[in-house]
Amino acid sequence: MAQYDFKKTEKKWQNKWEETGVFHAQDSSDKPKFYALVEFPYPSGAGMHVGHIKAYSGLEVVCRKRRKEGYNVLFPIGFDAYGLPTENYAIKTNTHPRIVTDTNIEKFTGQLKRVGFSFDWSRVIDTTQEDYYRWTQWIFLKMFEKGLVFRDNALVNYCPSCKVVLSNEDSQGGKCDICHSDIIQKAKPVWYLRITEYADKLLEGLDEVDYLPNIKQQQVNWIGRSTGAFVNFALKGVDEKLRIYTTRPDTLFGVTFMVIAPEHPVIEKYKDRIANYAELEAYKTECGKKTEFERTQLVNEKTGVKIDGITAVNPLTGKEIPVYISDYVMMGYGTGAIMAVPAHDQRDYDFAKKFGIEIIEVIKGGDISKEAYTGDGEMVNSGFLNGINNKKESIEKVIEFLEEKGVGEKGVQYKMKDWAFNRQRYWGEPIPVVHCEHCGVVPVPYDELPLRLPKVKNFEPGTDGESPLAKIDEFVNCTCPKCGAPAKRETDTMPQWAGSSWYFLRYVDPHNCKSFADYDKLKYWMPVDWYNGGMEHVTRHLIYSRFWHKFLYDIGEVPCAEPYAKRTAQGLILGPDGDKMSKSKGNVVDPNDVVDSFGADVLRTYVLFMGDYEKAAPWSESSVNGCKRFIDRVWNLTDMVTGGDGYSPELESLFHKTVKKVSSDIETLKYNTAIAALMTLLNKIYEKGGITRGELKTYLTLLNPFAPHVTEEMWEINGFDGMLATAPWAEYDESKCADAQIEIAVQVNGKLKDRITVDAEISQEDALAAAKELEKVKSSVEGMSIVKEFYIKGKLINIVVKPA
RNA sequence: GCGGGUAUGGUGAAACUGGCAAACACGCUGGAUUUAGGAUCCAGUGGAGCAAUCCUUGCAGGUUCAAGUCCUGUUACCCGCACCA
Repeated sequence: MAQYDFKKTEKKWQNKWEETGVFHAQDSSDKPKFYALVEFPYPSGAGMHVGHIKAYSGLEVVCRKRRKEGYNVLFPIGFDAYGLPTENYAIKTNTHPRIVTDTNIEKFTGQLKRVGFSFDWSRVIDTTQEDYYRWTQWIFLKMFEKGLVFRDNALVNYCPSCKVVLSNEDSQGGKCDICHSDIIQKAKPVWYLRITEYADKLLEGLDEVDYLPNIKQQQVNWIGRSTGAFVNFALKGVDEKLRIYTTRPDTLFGVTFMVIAPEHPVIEKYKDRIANYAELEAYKTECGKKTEFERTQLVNEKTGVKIDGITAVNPLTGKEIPVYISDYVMMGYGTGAIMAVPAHDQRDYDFAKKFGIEIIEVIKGGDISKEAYTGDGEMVNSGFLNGINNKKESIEKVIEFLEEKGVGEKGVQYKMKDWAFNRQRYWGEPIPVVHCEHCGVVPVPYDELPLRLPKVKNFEPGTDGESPLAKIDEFVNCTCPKCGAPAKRETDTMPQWAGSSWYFLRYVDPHNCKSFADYDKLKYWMPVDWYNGGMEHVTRHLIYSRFWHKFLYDIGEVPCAEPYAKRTAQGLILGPDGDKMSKSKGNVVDPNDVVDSFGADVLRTYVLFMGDYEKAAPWSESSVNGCKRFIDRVWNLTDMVTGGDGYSPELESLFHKTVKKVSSDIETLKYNTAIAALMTLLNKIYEKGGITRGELKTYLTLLNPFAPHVTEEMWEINGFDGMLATAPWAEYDESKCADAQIEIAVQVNGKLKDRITVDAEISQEDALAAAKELEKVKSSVEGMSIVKEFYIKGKLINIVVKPA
């Protein structure tokens, strides 16, 4: 047979699949549904890299199998196209972001189609199109209506290089997620989405979904729920309470000072009473200069200043205690103030040592002359708690006491903060609200959506982080929808994460112009049965989109509480040098190059064969070549067809076993061993030197999800019915998976001596007797007495002996 | 510091509820064919040893007839969060 011409063949079948629409999902069907979702790509200028291909290939294989199993499969794709990288590139090259985006989407589409993914291309979405972002704005307005949107003038994470306000999620580690500059804190008007309102629901919802355990754990940590108490400490001489949050109310008797954040408003309020106000101001300025990195990483020494003029009173003991400011207390968590218990908290301990503050032990068990003791033990020096040995009990008693006296109560805190939702940039969804002098903030009426992003020539941000939209008078000036007076539009846009927070709903009904999706269609398709994507999205996109979906559920717009029934994650593909692929390192592998020189089937097979799907693995050109060899050897099977429709006796059980293994491996992300099993089977076929038509049919079916082009071509050449893409999946018979003759190991004292081939159903007695006939066993047992004998069916025999 | 994970040949990796460690592939060595090979095919390939045999799953113990797998301790690396009160 001629050399396999993958270029011609792959193009041929890609055209055929498109013409026949075999991969289009049906909106009404008697078949069971299967909705598989992959994270839609951000169409960057660099094009796709092979990591995208790996991310999509996993569920691609599952979907191709599901269709064969008789499911109505929805496997959509789209583009998450709003965002800063495009805008920055547009500014750099002086090209409009619309054009950049269209060009990139075209490039990505071409790349995806060349790989032969079985996406439903009739449902493609682009988050920057009016008929899409109209609904993004619609959901925002619904949230506004329900009080989940609020505006605050707050200290925000600000990237001086991108000139943009960032969420906590986008500024992890004190670095801008986009350009990696150091983040500074800046006061700005910020739009927030009240995601914290959904903290408990997001937490509880995890119980009903099937996510990988580490994904769940990361979300739990991110939400960071803790329970404790709020306690009000009276300030001496003024009518003011300093409110704190603590998870350890049981240590309240050990409080010897308090610390508040440098930005705490109480300082400003009692400015006149504070003798060293200037010193506090200087300290605060000093802290503001520190980068997040210095604040969190260089923690070797505590700093702070005692407030001269404010003294607090411990509500339990009535004792007067000093108040300090220090940057180890954050304004953004809890109340921005803490009660300090140096004996039982290491940070407080360090601070107390430095400032010579009293340390009172209230829990026995440690040595507080050396370090803080954070363990459990008997309460001492603690009034009514003395003698209690149980942490839970003492916490309950204190809270009961606080509530009785009205100086505190039980409380819950979350590490998760509300979602800073505006960006001072051009390439995003305009936030649909109007600022009116008389009415305040007024939402744009629903029937005026979409609020279009104006087409402008100059889309660079202002020097002080002003949105480019602020310069466009036709956009800014409008009338108030409520009172009709002249008003101004909000000029900030939504963050990149907005469009992706609900895209999985739009796929269900992508062309609907009356609602974001028809409810009945949502009822049929939702939830997503299986969602695969990267670990890097676990605390951002995955939380955000669950939040939006839960909100839509609460207002009756979607039929289920959780959007994704199952979530898995693929591992990165590293560069050939073992480093993370990046443009700057020049180690990026372009899928187009691989398709050009090896073909799409080889690329698809390799990305799944290269290792554990969930683990990172480096790209290896020579291993790609191994997959090329494999596909070519498969192609040559056509020359080896010798028999009829059944399995040959020599290969029958191996075929049944392979069908079983490939079928189950595909379901558990073990694509590498599924392919290995197909390679083993191929080797056996070559050893035998022939293949029956029935065997070929099964082989092509099993390989089809991985290498759809070559198998489809061979299916046609060998005259099998219809298109392989729609042919049924292979079945196996459990009873035929077992071989009649099996080889078992024979051990003496756990050491391998020999192997024997026996009848699979041989009795223990016969197996042992046969084993004892072996020369190597005889010599090892000679002169010894047999203590015990083990026979593990089909596996091994172990004879335990000791000197006679 | 907290949370999660990983450790097996020269390399990527297999190994179901404890049961023959290294499947499958890459690479390497030798051979065949070839003007040539980054092509193809065949054979070999964990380590030591002429051999019988012995050793081998980060390290140290333990349980067991039997441990990569279970238990205790320990080291290194990776990921996420982080003065979170």
